[in-house]
Amino acid sequence: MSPRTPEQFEEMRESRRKQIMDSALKLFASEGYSHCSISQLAKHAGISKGLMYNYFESKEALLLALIENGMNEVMTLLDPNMDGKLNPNEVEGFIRKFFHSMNENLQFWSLFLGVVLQPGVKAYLEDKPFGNVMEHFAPKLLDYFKEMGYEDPMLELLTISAMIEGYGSLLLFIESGENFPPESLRKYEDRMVKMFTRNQQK
Amino acid sequence: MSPRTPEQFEEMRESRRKQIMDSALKLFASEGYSHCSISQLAKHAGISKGLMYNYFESKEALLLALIENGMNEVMTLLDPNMDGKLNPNEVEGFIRKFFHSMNENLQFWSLFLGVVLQPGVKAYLEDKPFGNVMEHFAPKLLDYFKEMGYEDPMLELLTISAMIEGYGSLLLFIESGENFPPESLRKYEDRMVKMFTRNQQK
Amino acid sequence: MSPRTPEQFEEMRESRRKQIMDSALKLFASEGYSHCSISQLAKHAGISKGLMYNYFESKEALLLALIENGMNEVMTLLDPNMDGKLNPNEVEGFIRKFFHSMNENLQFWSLFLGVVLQPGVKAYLEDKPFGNVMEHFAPKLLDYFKEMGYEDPMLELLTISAMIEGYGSLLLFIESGENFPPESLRKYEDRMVKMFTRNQQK
Amino acid sequence: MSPRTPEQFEEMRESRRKQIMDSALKLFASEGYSHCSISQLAKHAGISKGLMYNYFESKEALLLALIENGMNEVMTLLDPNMDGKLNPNEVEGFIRKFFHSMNENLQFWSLFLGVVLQPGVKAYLEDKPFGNVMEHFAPKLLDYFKEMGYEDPMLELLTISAMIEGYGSLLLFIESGENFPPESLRKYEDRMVKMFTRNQQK
DNA sequence: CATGAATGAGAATTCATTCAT
DNA sequence: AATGAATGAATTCTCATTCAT
Repeated sequence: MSPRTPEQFEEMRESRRKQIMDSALKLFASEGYSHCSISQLAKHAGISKGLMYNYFESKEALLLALIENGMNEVMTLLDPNMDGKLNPNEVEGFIRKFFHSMNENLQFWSLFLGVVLQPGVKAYLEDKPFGNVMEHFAPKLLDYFKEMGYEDPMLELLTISAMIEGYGSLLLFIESGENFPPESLRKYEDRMVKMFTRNQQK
Repeated sequence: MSPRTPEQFEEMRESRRKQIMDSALKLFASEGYSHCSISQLAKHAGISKGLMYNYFESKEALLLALIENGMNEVMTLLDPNMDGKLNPNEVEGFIRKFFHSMNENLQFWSLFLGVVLQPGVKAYLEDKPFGNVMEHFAPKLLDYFKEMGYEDPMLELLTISAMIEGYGSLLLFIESGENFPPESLRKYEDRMVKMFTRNQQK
Repeated sequence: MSPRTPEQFEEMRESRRKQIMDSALKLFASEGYSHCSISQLAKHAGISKGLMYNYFESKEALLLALIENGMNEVMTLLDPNMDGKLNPNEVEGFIRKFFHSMNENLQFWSLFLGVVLQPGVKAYLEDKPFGNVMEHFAPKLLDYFKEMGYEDPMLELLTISAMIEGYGSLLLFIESGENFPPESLRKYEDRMVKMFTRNQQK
Repeated sequence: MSPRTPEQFEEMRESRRKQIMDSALKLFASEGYSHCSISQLAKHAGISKGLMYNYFESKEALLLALIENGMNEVMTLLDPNMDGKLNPNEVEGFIRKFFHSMNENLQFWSLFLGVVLQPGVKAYLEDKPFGNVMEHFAPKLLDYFKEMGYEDPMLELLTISAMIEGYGSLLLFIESGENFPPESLRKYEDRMVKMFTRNQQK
């Protein structure tokens, strides 16, 4: 066996790190962050306790890495189309992608919601570029609503935020549409698109 | 000195219990449930650690008592008008009272949202009559939307649920209107009232 | 109602004290001394915790009172015939009464055995006149065995002690003859009587 | 420095486990099981409290491990000769080994006698193959007594059980022959050997 | 006499983190 | 890089005992 190159090492580290994070996300989501011990997390990931500390300097650091990673994915998903001024098509894309992401990444959103209300975490996130997704997009959406002739752009921003947030919360409560049929969920999305992409000018 | 009567003991217990719960709700809301130790809670309530266990058999039991109590208050607030068939006035009252309650009892809703997804809590609530407030009112609201000629009552139910839930979440994120001006919050409420009390029949 | 006389009070105290002790003996025997809390004991006796302390200054005092009381009963049972020199009839009575007592008061003997090996208790009992039942009767039995021509009186004392002790231990292990049929238990008693009442002189 | 192999870890665990058990047996015997706290046990063993829980999940588990271990040693000592039918030499060996074991392992027998009547322990032992040593050997001894022409084999079994048990109890009470001279103890053993190895047939 | 609320010292237990190998 | 033994501080929880009424 030839000795591994530094690049190979880096690659291994990266994939191991990802493996730990995937495993932890699942466990956090199913057991709750504070009920998971490092031992459990290590066992679940199939590695030793000590190695965990080789990758994350503390349990909290692992949590924050998960949040940060998840948020980055969300931002990456939503952002590309949001440069410059928004048009109705982009807003529709924004809404639909957001819904798609929530449906696909329930575990992440569950962790996020369950943790983000804790006093400490909230403060920490405020320093991050993605502190609050909506906050990041707020200025552009406000401009967009003004341009489109909405009477009270701020009210529209509040409404769009609340309706997305509320949808996410419901998703978590109801565990994938047990109470609401899938077609209602789809119609809800359509309703939002209609509400926020119709030109209001006479 | 005559000994205390059973009624006196009962009274003492009741008021002490209430005192502990009030104190705990505040501490949970400000520090986060899992960061509060029983010691802290006891100190905050001005009693000994041991006495905590005289009233609540564990920290989780205290949490569940708080949730149960809060939910009961909400139900008491909302329910009286919801017997029999609903009319638009009652639905308006329902919405406005819900908003009022969320504004007044931010601490409770913060605690509720922050922990209600934890496996233990969720399981516990499922046995309770108020597991999900909306779920309790769902049948009546569905009937109401049908009567009023809404095209898809289920979609309306989903929307009203999500918009209330989302409002609550936002309230907590933004810490009393830091990001959204109070009048937007009021308008959001009015918008909801309009959306769900307008007769749809031609 | 005429006020109670001091004698009546004394009587009440005495009977209440006895009631507590009876109740405690049962609970100790079924749960084990150290697993019983004062609360449990009080509830089991149908009185309040506080009142327990009116009668016994501590949990340990209650235990010692039980032991002391039990031992006194045993001594009262055995002693009357043991004054002066012993004869075979008295030794037979001694053996038979001892067996009878063990059969009748299993709970007490269970408590006694379970507790008497604890270092502290042992020391305490040594000061009492009944520290060890056998020890109390030892001198008389030694004399008796010498008189009767037994070759090694000390060996006989050891044997009679061990055979009684062993019988008691077995009784507790086997929970009333589950393993050994009652007639074997009776024959064991008879064997002991024969062993220790036969004149050994040629 | 190369990392430890699984075998090395296993070895470490085994020796540490043994060390804890040895230390605990001594402390239990000298202080009494229920007076020993985990802290004391840890200090006595020269390790941290936390490590105790790495090896035994509770104080009771430690106790049961000690009992189980001790019983296994006894069985190992006694069993090898007890296969197939018994003859007088084997029964003599059985008795002498039992006595030897009791004399050598007073600490274990003290612990055993002191706790074996506790509800939890008793229940636990019932599932174990050695629940009661005598019970395990009972069938063979019964056969043996029948073969040897003893009139009532069951009575002999009861007697041999009680005399061994009683000897053990006395040993503990008298703390190594304070009351009984050593030669009496030896003679007691000889007496038992004679009683249970003499052919009864005419 | 009688009650049970209240205390607080101490016991059991957990677990994030360190570290020798 | 990888392991899991080891630590110890923090936390939960118990319970004998006191005390106001």
